[in-house]
Order: sequence, then C-alpha cells, then structure tokens
Amino acid sequence: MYDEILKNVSRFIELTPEETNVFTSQLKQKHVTKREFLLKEGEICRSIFYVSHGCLRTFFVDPKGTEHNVQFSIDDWWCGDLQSFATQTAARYNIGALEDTDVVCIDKVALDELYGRIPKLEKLFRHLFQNALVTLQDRVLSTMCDPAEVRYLNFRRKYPQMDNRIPQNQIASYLGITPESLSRIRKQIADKK
Amino acid sequence: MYDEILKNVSRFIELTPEETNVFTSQLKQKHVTKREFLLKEGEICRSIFYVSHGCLRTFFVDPKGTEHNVQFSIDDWWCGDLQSFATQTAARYNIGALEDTDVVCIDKVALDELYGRIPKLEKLFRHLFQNALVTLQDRVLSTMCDPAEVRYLNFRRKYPQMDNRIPQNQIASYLGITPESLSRIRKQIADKK
DNA sequence: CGTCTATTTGAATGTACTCAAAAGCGGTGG
DNA sequence: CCACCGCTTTTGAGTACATTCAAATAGACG
Repeated sequence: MYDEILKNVSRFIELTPEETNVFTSQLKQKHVTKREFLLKEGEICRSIFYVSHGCLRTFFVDPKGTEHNVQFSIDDWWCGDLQSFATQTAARYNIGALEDTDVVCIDKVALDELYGRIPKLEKLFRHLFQNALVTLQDRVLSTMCDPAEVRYLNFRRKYPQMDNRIPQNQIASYLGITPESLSRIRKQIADKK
Repeated sequence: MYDEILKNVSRFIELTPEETNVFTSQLKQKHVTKREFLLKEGEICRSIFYVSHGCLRTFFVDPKGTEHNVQFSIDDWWCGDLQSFATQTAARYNIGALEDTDVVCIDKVALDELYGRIPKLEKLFRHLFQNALVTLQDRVLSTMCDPAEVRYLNFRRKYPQMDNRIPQNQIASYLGITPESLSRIRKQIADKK
C-alpha cells in the first residue's frame, strides 16, 4: 500500500521495521481526480504530498489572473506549498491534478512528531530539500540564460515522460511563455529537421 | 571568533557546550579580498561557507561568456555550490568576493562526520535548505510573473542593505537583465516621483 | 591626475506578447 | 455512431519590452 513512498524514502535513509510501522501509521492516502484541487491559494497547506501515481501541478495565479506553473509532480515526486506548510500560514500556490492521481499525505502535526521519534527523518528531508534546491537553481539559471526555445528543449530532455503526458499550454506556463509562443517554437524546431 | 555562525546556528538548533566545541573544532576561517574567488567553475566545492562579514556573489558564466549572478551572500548568509558540494563533482558556479569578506568554512568531509556525531545538524541543514528553497521559489515566480521594473523594486524592498552596497551591473545580472536596462528602469522610477 | 571601470544615453533590432480568429481534438449526449 | 460543444493548438498581424552595439559621461582607485 505504501510501497512506493517507502522505496523512495529508502533511497536516503534506512528504517527499521518498527520505524517503518511508526512512519506508515502517520500516512494517509488520498485520491484526486483530474481537475480537482489538493490545495487552493489562501488555504493552509496541512500536509506534504508524495505522488505515488498520477500528475499534479503547483501553480500561482498572478494579479492579472494568469496562471504560472511552478512545478509538475509526476509519479514518485514530492509536492506541497513549503512556505505554507512550514509556517502554517495562507498558501500562495494552488495544487491541482492534471490526471487522476494517488497521493500519500504527511500531516504537519504528524511530521513534527515523527521528527522526534525518528530523527533520521531530518536526514531524509534534508536530502529532499537539498535535491529540490539544486533542481530549482538549475531552473533559475535556465530562465536567466536561455531563450525560450532552449528552455523547452532542456525541459524535454530532462523530463521526457512529461512532454508526452502534459498539455502544451501547461508546459508553456511552466516555461514562462504563452501557449502561442510555445506552439511557434515547436513549429520552428520541427521545421529545422 | 565563531560568534556569528554560532548565533546563526542557534536560531535552528541548540548545541550543548561539548557539541559546540566539537562543531567549532571543525570550522575554518578564511579571508577573501575583493575580486578574489572562493570557488571557480570546474573546481570541486569542498566546503560550504558562512559569511560572517562582507559580500559574495555566486555566478554562472554562460557559453557566450556572460556572467549571471545567482545569489548574493551578505553578512550572516550561507553560500556554496550545493550540487558540487554534495556530489563532490565539478562546480558549475563561481563564487567571488564583491567586498573584503570573512567566511567560515565547513569542509565536506568534516560535515559528513559531524552529521554522525551531532545528528541535530541534520535538522539545522534541513531548515537552511528549506528556507533557501522557499526563497528560491519566490525568485522563480518573480522571474516568471513580473516585468523587470517590478523585479527590481522587489529586490530593493527585500534586500535594502544590498541595493546600497552592490554595484548596479551586478544587480542587473542578478535580475536577469542588462546593466543598460537597469539604468533605464532606474531613470523611469526616478522620473515617476 | 590619469586610467580603468561603471553608468548613462541613443538608435536599431529582436524576441516574445497581445489580440483575434481559425483549425484540430476529445469527450458527451442524442 | 455521429454531431456538437468546449478546450487546446495553430496561425497571423501589430506591439512592447528588453537587447545589442556604440558612444559619451561619471566615478573609483591607484
């Protein structure tokens, strides 16, 4: 039932059988159907999510009403509004499902308690955050250095699974360009060949 | 001698006097003069740095030779090429001093060992990374949503100390625009008043 | 004081955007 | 199974913001 998340966790720390029990006893499963939301702006992000199967997007709505995708979370990824989760204040992000998705939820209260009972979890999240940080640094860099075409090619190279699965307008929003621009870029790429 | 870093650490974890001794015994101090480098692209980032006084910039040089500032690290900030540090592979970033700067270095080998002796350090770095992640998410968002003028105003609002201290061309590079553009933006802002 | 670098200003260019409309695709109900 | 509706993608034309290249001015440092 919690096989996927335990396998993910085991990449960073080794839990004893007892610890595994303690850990899984605090997990909750949830199913979100396509177009449903796991979190809406203004709510408090009470859980952090592990995606066992499906696809989520974390996005921000700017004052003009335009949506900006910050992250896609596909099978075996984590997600959540970290700021809101850590401080239990209003979320600025929305999390919505692009597909029917199964997630595992770790509650804030439960996690704080788990940190005490299984100190190794500090290491786990240290690693998860560390990795996320490196990934995000790359993203910032790419946004600053590369023109839209290169950013798109990088995206496809880095996340080939996503290119097939995620609608173009959603990818455009992730890349920080309009759907029209992405369409033109794709045409250019196709023409080059 | 290590007062600043200990004070910084104490915001997240409480070390016993013995732990403090163990911890500080592994620290090294270093002075970098303006324009000197703490890390160059291609080297391995063997330490993570805490800036006790001064100002560093972490930057990337793109294929065209243009420099892109990823981060400024002023008094009481941390810095380092995390990717290189974690995996002990070639750094993609450079770290250079914008002012004469005092840093505290934590060696990779020493830190790995310290994690074993003082597990609380996992918590420390979990928090540091978590905070850095939230900050970086903001940055990605701002780059995607906001025009250059707004990004500059946000920067000034968020880091007023830096606006006085850091040359304009360096700030431009951080904002992802050319020095010429920043100059024009500043003029516009001044004219508005 | 002179040199070197940073900043400002100008003119031309380009990339991506906006607005608008057409074409394509997928899902739903008759 | 087909027809329709809504949403996504494509295409076109005009526009805006930031860039590039170039030159002048201002400031910092020895």
